[in-house]
Amino acid sequence: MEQQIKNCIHSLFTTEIEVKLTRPEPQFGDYATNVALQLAASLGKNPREVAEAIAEKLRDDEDFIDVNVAGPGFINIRLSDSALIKQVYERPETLRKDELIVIETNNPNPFKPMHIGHAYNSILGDTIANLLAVSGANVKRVSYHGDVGTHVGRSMWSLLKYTEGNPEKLTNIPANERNSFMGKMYAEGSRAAKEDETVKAEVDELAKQSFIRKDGNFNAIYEIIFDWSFTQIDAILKRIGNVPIERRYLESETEVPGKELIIDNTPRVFTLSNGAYIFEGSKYGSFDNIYIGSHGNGLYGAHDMGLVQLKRQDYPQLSASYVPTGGEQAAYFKGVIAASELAIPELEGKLFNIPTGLVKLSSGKMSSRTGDVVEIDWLFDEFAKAIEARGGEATDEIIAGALRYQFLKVKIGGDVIFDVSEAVSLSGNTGSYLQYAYARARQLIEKSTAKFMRSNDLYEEDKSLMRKLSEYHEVVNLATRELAPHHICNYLFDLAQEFNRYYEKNRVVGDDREAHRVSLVTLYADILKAGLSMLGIEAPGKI
RNA sequence: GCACCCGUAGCUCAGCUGGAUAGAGCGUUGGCUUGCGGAGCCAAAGGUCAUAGGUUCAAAUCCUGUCGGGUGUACCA
Repeated sequence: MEQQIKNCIHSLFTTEIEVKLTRPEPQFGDYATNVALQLAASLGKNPREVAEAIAEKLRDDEDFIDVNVAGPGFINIRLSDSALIKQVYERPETLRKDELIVIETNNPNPFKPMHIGHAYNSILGDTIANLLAVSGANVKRVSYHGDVGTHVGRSMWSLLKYTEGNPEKLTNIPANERNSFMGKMYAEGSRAAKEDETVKAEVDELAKQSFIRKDGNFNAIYEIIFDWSFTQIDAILKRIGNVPIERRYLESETEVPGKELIIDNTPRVFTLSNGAYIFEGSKYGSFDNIYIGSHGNGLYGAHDMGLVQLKRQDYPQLSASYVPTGGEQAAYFKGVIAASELAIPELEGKLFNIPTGLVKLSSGKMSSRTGDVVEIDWLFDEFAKAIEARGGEATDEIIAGALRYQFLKVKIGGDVIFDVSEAVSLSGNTGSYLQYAYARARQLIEKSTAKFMRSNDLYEEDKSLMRKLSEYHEVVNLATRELAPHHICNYLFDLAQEFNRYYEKNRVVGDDREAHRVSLVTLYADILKAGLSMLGIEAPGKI
């Protein structure tokens, strides 16, 4: 369509201009463009005259049933029925076809409890992976976890005290209490190390132990907790509806390749100072940072570079790599990416960090437990209670749907203010509203014996819904280009509202136009389901 | 100090590669069930888009200053 208008303008004024179509208020038309306003100045003419001339010529096009000029010089276009139907069947573009893309879809650390922030990042990564796949890419989901370092030292300090030389003691802790238990162990170690210098020294020593793992007692505990952590992580990821990963990277694997890469690129990329390897990130919008400490151990920068190296080895064809992380690491990642690109030139322009905001709870009362982290199991229970309070069945797909939607409907980057009572209310712009809207539609289809048929006719009462349906591919294009799932959410909500209006006014089963209307409802239901599935949200036919 | 991000309705947020009366949900107020799931629909009230300038035919959107908030700033990740 843009091209049609572009040609039209060219034949009138022999100028080239980028034509952008927007979706105006429905009262104005299906599409609108302001090209006339842009052209007027350079042509030295009145914008309305220019618009009128273009409109006049566009009226010859049989796809447009109505073309008019409004306001200062907008051209509003209404599509013919057949053109509108064609738009509804339009598929989203696949600009990333044949690209191999690696994306981290979760990265909670073992030896620490999994909390609401991890759930957010995991849901976001998983959904972005879906968007990449929709745009045609061959997506490889991976994960990365810190299995060594300070946090391990802190937890191990408490665990050694707790087990008193007998790792078997851990087996007494029931599975459903392990996450909180780990939280307690970690918190205790952190606090003790902060308050007491000697404890801090012990914790540091245990952190070192995590790299070498020579001690039998240490190892026995380490292995049990490691196993617990990943059992827990896998179970939660499954509950929130994430697609399983293909490869799990551990921080301990990255030390060797990371250090090697850095040393090989000194002094070309890194500078050596007092035994430490430094990257001058301040030249690249980051900050100067030490990658290998003077003690010779790789620091987090070295590990992230090692990870880049491992990914490249595992996926030699990779054309892009995405790592969603908390926004507080944005500047740091700028440095890692700059250093990686300098060290491995073939990766230039292929590494991306997606900085996300923090998850905060708006209400004071949130959980009965200690500390300030919100554990995911607790949140699941809260959702379940709310759903049951409304007489619904609290299955994981309903809970996960509500949770995912709550996170995905806001733009990436800002903090997510998570209001539990709002998320749990299940009305308004929520995942539950959409699942309910889908189930209603599905029930209509089930109730009717009419078969789906592609109709060439449209009736007046169909128009609003059809118009909304025709926007689907455009919204998906926007979302996949920007990797912004919230566009999908906003659209689906509008769509469901449009359907509910239709449903309210028009009888489907038993009407003279039953077959026609059932087909329209089917079109809608399919698109809603496809949209939800991009968000990783199930759409049951009945709830 | 320096760098980056943010400030839109009572609350939570869209809109920001400039364009038509600034949109939604929640909350508030008032309506709608004999027709397919009322977890729904309709309507009303509610905004000097932090603030002061600038650019433009046109600014929530671009530029600058100010105020307010957040994050980062070399051996923890």
